[in-house]
Amino acid sequence: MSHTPGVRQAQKRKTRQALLDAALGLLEEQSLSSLGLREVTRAVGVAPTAFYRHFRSTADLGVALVEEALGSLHPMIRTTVSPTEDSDERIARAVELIAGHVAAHPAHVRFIARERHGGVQPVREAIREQLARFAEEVKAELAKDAVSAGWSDADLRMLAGLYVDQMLITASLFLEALEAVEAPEEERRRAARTAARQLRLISIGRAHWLD
Amino acid sequence: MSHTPGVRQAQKRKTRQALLDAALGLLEEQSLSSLGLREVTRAVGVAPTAFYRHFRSTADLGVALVEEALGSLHPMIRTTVSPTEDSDERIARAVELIAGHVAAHPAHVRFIARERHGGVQPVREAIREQLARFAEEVKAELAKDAVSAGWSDADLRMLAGLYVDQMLITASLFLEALEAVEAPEEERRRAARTAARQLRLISIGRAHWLD
DNA sequence: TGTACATCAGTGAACGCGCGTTCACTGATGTAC
DNA sequence: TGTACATCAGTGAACGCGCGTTCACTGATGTAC
Repeated sequence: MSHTPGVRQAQKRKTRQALLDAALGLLEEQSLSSLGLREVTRAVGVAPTAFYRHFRSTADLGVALVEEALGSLHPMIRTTVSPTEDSDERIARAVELIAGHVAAHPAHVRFIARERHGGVQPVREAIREQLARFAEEVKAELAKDAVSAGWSDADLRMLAGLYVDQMLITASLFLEALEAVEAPEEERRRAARTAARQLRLISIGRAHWLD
Repeated sequence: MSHTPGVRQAQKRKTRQALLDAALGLLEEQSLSSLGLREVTRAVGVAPTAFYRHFRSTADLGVALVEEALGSLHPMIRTTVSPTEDSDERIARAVELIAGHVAAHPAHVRFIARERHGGVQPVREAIREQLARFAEEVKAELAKDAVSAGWSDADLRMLAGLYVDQMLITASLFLEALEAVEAPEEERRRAARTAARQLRLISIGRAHWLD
């Protein structure tokens, strides 16, 4: 075993990931600005000082969590917005995609919703940057659509921003449904119907924008 | 002076308000879950134990701040949405009303944006309740409008929610513009234009909802 | 393959500090007569 | 109006506790020859 290179590196990655996972778990019930370094290491089972081998501070860890939560989402964005099928069909699929993501990664979604306007500046900035990238990508997809013919750059940007904000609102809605004490499944369906309606209204506004 | 009744009560109110004001100031750069009771009393210049004469905890103070920030906003909501003039004119007026509110009360707006999904459950709940009241009020105003003829209750509710969310998004946008290091006035105008466009798109979607 | 040295992830003791909460108190304000 | 007593907003000392950070360390892993 001592001949395999990278054993040390692999172990380090593992500890780092354990710190990220533990922090994400603790952040379900508090915000980053009150998260203690000792809390995190205690949850992992390492000495408090081990934290410094991986992150400068909890704010630094938060920035890493932003990357983990949003970095892998870009491919999904593209496929959601890309203009293919019937509008109502596409909306239903987009809403279900969001619902599925929230169900699969509730802690990540909560973290982003919470820290987007939270008390830690570098984390807010990291989220802002990722969402700006999303908006750029959505805009690029929208531009390909025939419906967008004749749209100004500013109008496309506005619509892309509206879609990104709506995506976050919908995700928050599903998260609240997940947390509902009674009848969470009914809450989930209600959230899906509301989200679909809102996207449909935006879609209609889009179709008549240049009237 | 000793004959005037309510001197003690007036002084108590004054101290309570000083605690609220100091907390709001401190919350510009941190979130409620990391706000310390001693920080607040230090900023006011009273003993830490005086805090308990007014609030059970910082969470309790947070709930009071929600009331302060949103409680007085209900009349404004009504007038903003009420169907009177030309649509573009009304949109421009609504956007400027929001911009004015953010400029007048930036700390309150930041507090609501931050704690809406923050780490303190009773405060989240208080904000949720106030926003639900807003949505109800907006829905009642929308129902009066001729454009809403034939709309289902669920559709009206959806649209009201969309407007309330959009109001918060716009307020956040203006807040970011205020914080911009360079050219905040240009940022403010950019935010106003984006917000107006988004409201216009929603307005168009609304007009063609039953097509 | 074996040896000697370098690296570095994780340790554990120690520190000074500010925290929330308790308690008995003080003295101005309020009330009853 | 004056007096005797009650109320209660704010005080100040004290407490135990967990925090972030420092430091010199250990011992497994990695590297050079």
